[in-house]
Amino acid sequence: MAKTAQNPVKSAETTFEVLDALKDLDGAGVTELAQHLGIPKSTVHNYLSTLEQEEYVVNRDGVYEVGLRFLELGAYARHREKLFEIAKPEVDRLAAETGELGNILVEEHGRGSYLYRARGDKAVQVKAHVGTRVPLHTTALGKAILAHMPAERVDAIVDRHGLGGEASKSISTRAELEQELADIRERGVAFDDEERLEGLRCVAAPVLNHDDEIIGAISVSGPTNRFRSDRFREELPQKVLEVANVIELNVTYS
Amino acid sequence: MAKTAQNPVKSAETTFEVLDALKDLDGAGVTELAQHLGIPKSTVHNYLSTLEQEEYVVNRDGVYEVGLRFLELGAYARHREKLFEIAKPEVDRLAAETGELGNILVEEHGRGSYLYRARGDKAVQVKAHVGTRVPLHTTALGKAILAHMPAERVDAIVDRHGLGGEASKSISTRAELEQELADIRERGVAFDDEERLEGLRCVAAPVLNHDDEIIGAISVSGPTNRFRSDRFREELPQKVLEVANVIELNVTYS
DNA sequence: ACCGCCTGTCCCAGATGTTTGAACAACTGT
DNA sequence: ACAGTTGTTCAAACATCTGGGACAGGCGGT
Repeated sequence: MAKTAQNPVKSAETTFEVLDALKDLDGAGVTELAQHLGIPKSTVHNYLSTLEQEEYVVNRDGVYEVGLRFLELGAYARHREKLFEIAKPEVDRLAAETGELGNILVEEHGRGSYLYRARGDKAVQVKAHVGTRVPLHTTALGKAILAHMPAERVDAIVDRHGLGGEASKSISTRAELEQELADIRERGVAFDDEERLEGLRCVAAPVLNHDDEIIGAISVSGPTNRFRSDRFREELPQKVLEVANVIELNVTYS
Repeated sequence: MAKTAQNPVKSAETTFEVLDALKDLDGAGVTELAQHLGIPKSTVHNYLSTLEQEEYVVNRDGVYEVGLRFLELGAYARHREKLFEIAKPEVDRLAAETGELGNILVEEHGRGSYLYRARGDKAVQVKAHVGTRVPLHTTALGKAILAHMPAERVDAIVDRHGLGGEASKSISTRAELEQELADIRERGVAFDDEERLEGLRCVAAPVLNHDDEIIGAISVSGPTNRFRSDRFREELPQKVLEVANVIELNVTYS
């Protein structure tokens, strides 16, 4: 999985370095990009003009920016995920009924990718938007996924990405992770108690296909002051599990 | 605008050819892709392994597929569009109140890119999803945009992309286009009467910034049987215009 | 208006990376 | 067990990318 290409096409790598820099800088000129990347500006110019020609980058009065053609590719990639199509309406319902923020996450390359986010009427404003990628062990969604993966895949992912925590409460040893995953399997749901973001709690449930393979997870998240006692420990878990079950049924018959 | 790069990085072009093919084939193996592209499979393999290493492509049991990292780039590109952030809640409202399909479109590289699509409770099922790119002159949204562009930009776009119609009713001569755009400027809204899709009508309004520059357009679309007489000619246009005005106000103060 | 200074763009020769067929290994289905 | 797939590797030949430098155009300052 974590294989490195034997015969990598360096220009392809550079292409994506340019795009990533364009994203990090939130749009930039040739010179600025060249300095940021540490490569000559004539080279950067070659890449940018090629990308513009292919319509993957747009030049708005002197500033190059990531183009909407990536939205085409990205929307396609999302559309291809069975889970998205099926879970979206159910997560919309989850968000509407709880008033909170509903989420869908899937694993790819050992990381979590947010497929969708539904805002209820009281939903917290979270900076991370759709497409954001996060370490699996730092969110309830990710832990719900890890809990239902074959042990060897969990090992491979931990080996590759480590257990570096974004916040203090995060899991940081293998033993802690094992214990947590066992708890999640028993309970059926995973919790996130301000592990990734201050003041934010989250309740997640895995979504399995008919062969009991994990295909993703859904969750509701909200502020600690509304996520406490019975609502956090009983009411919301039950709700999330119910929605996950509906999704699993729909996944099976499709 | 339609410039071709003087010093194109051919490998970058090839990279996107591979990705496009992956999308067209909806996932494929090395050999299949190589045949589709007419290049040796060892070359294709180099690109795919590089793309996989960079996590832009994923290999699911032998089949390479477009990865969710493009969702990250795509969501970022959309997020960067001022219009999306501001217009989304209003278009949601438009869709909810009419029960139909609400849309946001912006121009890029002389084509229209759907930024967002909101489904009301009776909304028609349309195959085109977010990110889809369409010729501007074939939709009400695109015509609303063209109608408020400087004439030279309209000329440049027509020169570049032509007036090839997807359906029989489409505009096919320059004079027809000019007339249509003048009508739209006078009326304030643009109509689409089954021009692009059979049985589908659409009412669109432009969104201008405080300098009267066009930044995009919004619309509602639905089946011909619900889009007729007064509703099509009076009620919906008024509604769409009202929403567009609200968006324009919000664009100004941001 | 003039002048620096800063951009983005262009060009070409040299160096580097990319391409390619062929060979191999790993599967699949018969 | 076998034939016919597939994906993967390798190294040599060559096409391509790189990168310094030169150029034009724009902007702000004096």
